[in-house]
Amino acid sequence: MVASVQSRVDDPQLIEKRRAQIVAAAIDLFGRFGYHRTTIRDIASLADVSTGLIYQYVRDKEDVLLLALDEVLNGYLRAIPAALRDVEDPLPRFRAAATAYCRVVDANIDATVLAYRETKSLRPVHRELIKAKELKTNDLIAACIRDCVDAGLFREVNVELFTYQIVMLAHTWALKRWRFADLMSLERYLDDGLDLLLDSVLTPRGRRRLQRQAAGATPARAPVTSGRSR
Amino acid sequence: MVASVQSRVDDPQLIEKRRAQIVAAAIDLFGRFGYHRTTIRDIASLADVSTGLIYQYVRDKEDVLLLALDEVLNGYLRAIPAALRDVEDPLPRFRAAATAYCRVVDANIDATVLAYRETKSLRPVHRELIKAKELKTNDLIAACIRDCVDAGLFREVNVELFTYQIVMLAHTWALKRWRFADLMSLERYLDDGLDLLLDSVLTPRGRRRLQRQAAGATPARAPVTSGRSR
Amino acid sequence: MVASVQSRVDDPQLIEKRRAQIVAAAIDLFGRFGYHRTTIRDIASLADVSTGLIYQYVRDKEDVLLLALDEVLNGYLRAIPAALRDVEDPLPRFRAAATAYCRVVDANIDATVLAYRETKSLRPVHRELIKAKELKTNDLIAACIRDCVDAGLFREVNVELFTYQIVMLAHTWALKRWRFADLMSLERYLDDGLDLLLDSVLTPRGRRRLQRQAAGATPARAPVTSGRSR
Amino acid sequence: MVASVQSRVDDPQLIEKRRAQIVAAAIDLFGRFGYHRTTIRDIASLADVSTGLIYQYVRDKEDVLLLALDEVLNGYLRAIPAALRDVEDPLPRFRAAATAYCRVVDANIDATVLAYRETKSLRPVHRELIKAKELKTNDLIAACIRDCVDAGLFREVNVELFTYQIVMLAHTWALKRWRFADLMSLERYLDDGLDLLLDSVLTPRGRRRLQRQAAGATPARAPVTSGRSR
DNA sequence: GATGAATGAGCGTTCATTCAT
DNA sequence: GATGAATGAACGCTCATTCAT
Repeated sequence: MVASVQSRVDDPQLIEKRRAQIVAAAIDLFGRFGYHRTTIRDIASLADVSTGLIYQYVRDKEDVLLLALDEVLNGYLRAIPAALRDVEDPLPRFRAAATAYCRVVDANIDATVLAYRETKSLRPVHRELIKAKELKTNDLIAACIRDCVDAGLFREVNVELFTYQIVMLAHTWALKRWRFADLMSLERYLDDGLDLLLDSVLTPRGRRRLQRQAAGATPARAPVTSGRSR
Repeated sequence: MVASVQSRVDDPQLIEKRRAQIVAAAIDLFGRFGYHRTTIRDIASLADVSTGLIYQYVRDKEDVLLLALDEVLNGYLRAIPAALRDVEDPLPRFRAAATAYCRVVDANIDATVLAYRETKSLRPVHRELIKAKELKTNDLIAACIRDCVDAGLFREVNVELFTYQIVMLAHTWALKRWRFADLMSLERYLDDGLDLLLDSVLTPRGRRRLQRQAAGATPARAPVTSGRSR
Repeated sequence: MVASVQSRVDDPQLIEKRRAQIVAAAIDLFGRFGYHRTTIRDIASLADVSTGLIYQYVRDKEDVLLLALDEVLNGYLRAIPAALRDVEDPLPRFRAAATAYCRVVDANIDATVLAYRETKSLRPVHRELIKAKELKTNDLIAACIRDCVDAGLFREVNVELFTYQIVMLAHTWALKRWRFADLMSLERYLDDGLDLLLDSVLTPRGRRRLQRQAAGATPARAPVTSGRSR
Repeated sequence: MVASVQSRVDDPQLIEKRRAQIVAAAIDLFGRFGYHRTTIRDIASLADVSTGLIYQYVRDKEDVLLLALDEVLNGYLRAIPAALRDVEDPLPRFRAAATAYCRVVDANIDATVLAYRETKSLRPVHRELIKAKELKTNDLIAACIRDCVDAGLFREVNVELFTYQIVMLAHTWALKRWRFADLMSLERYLDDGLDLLLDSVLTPRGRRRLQRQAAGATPARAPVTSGRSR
């Protein structure tokens, strides 16, 4: 819940419920038509409430956008820890994090693009909130990367930059989906993309570990670097 | 010039001149405030023409957006060949293309972000025109990649995917500038980013060639893979 | 209590109590912000009740305005008889009435101005009720004037017109307070104003009586007409 | 013209013309229904223009109110000098000023009441402009009073207070018209009211002068103080 | 060709009022 | 009797677009 959005209604449960209704409709419409083309009436209508009701839970339309973007990022924030829950080893954890990110982006492509399109439509204060939440998500991935580095599986990379490589791998799938949809499946995109990126950061030890795990876990899959002979 | 945008004025030179005026103002304002927040009056005022004049060279506001986005992409399309003019060798050509792309993006950050934000505000027909032009730009880079592959300097990569890695390297600089501006310079970003990506595609031969060229061109710089021993 | 305002609640004592709560808040807010700028929520909030409750004691917002204006006029209607209680002589009674009116107006300036601003916001039927109550207040003063005339202290003035001179003396203090506040005190305003008006209606007998009373009551004060020699 | 109201149109003549249209409609409607009940659409419709046009000559609805109130006061400001043009003697000048004021108020009763009702609806800055203009009008009357004092026709009165007696004489006719309309004609109201007020300020010399002039100008009229013997 | 005043549909927002609890 | 969440009509205002000059 975004503390900075005020409500005229007191009951927290009701706020939760109503905002969820409103935000779900907003994400859908903003995602399809954009923030400016979507009217409050559209949102109210899709959420099956009156226009006036929205203004009991939100101060203005921009607040709805903030809640919507916040919810989108919360989705990411929830998906990654869930995917890491039972994974212990650094390398699989990293892969799980990256994969989970890509999958949740894929499951919410419009919402992801929405974040790119409309973050600038937020007031500066709200924009900062969203940026902070994005960094929080990035940190989940960065932590996995750091674990791999600490375990000697990754070389001493620029963690921030490499994190963004992963992030952008996921986002690009959404941003350029109009292109990739014709070229390959998400699975293929994910595998190829991750392999490419991993290849430049794995230490020899990391490389060996990866091959062993890949062989054990999914014997059908050729090892990442199998195509390369050195 | 975009053929699909109709004008009420006949003289092609005048059209060229007036549209240039309008589009320059539009790119500036759209970039700073977004498409929807910018009014036709704003554009007219900045371009030093009357609102009515704009509608003599364009059918509606969306046409202005199309022309603006088209001009932004044209800028990319002009920058890359210019950077390749005197470079013959495949590897330097690739690097020159990637570098030029990043630089032109850096020089037009608002415009680049604009393309991400507002392409969806175009009518489908116009959206396709812009996508096509983006692909045309990508092709310039893809050609360089293919040359490197053909020359045995790159392994047989997924050209399309690798092209997008380069494209997104450039775009990410614009899209996440709010983050990177604090972390590193464009030079550093470019070098680190390109090295990372190159590292995963260079063949041993490409790697040697690169080291030799780097040694010759900028002896002060350590070779890309210096930290790794294989 | 205003008979024409209907309530959904039966208990008269409760009606009395709740309406007093509501009206006190309404007079305050209407006086400060005007009728239209004040919302039912504002009133409910200041009166520490729910918005719904108001509609149990009143049919609509305009009813609240009627009750508020009625209460303001009631204040006048109570103040004047109270000030006359122990005064027997016609001339002091007149002065007491006029003084009391000015003082109650001064003590409720916002409310007085409110009556001027918003009586027209009432439905015609309600407007008439308020006008009738204003006349009832005027009658208290007119009666004092008539007593003075009957006692030969005032000449045969146009009672209605002279009454309004007194009324407007009081109201002008409220209506033009922004000007008078800088120029003089209420005491000064009252004395100067009353003297001016008395001067034109006192008979020679009234004038002598006044001088005698003024000398007896407040010897420090120069007689009203001291400055004039005839 | 009110300098503080901005317009999107440049041509001063057009501004003059359009604002006159708008303001005439606004004064009519504000006077009849009040500021808040009157919508911009109402004004546009009565002025025979589109709603959008109004916003080319005014920034918001409150600006229209300012222009309307300003125009009302301008009417007063024009009427008084016009009435004084050919009158030289101080006493007739004073009477002409007071009479002209009452007549212009009578001719614009709704507008006068409007000023009382809605001045508080202005933003503080604009409120001050209106108050300043009211004082300017008062000064026209105050000057006449001062001339009479200087000529020894009036005693040394509190000019400010006496001015407001005149002003309120005029305004009361508008504010309490619902009462006076039944009781007397404007002529009667004016004569009685002015006589009452004059009676308390005339010096013996002024009184003689007045009687002489009244006898010469309107022999049919009994002198002001004929009913009183001193 | 160029101007910019005029149009009016459409949107965000408010708030008096209702009614289920 | 009391609550306060919900409603939706209505208003102020914007701005893309037109068209007389």
